[in-house]
Amino acid sequence: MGKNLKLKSARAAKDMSQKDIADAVGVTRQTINAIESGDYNPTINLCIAICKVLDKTLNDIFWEDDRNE
Amino acid sequence: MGKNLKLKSARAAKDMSQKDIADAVGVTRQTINAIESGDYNPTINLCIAICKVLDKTLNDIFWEDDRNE
DNA sequence: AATAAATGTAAAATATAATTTACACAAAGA
DNA sequence: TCTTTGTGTAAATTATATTTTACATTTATT
Repeated sequence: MGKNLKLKSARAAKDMSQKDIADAVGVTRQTINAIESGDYNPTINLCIAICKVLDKTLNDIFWEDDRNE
Repeated sequence: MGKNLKLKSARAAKDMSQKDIADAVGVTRQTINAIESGDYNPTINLCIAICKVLDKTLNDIFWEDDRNE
């Protein structure tokens, strides 16, 4: 399973920590970390919430990258 | 929660039944039905699998529509 | 070097996605 | 009419997403 570097870089572009995102979408820091780490299968609503916070779309963050395995 | 009519119509365009999709992505018919009905929060991997079967992207099927509540 | 902030990870508990089984109804064909 | 296919829904169970608590490491700052 590959890391989600798109998420990581989109977060960096907003200068937000994992905890910042977690608080913004109402989950724990560990959940955001796990998603970035790649060993995870989050729910679509959480993905959408994350995208909104980062001003990105689902395709931007979660499409294609997750499919190399 | 609104119904996912994009999924329903994309499925119709492929002339596939709920069970066809379910079998193709390895879930039960009830899961596909629940997603179309809207009272559901599927995992991203399932969403991606469904999109692949329908030759659509995440944005096509799961973006924006789910956000009108 | 000391303190704090950000990150990586793990185990046990909780919430919920997904399965299984089941029943009902409408439409289409034999 | 009878059977089949597709759909809508529900209750109980199972699988897994997410939380909680916790500890270690890195990086930046004082």
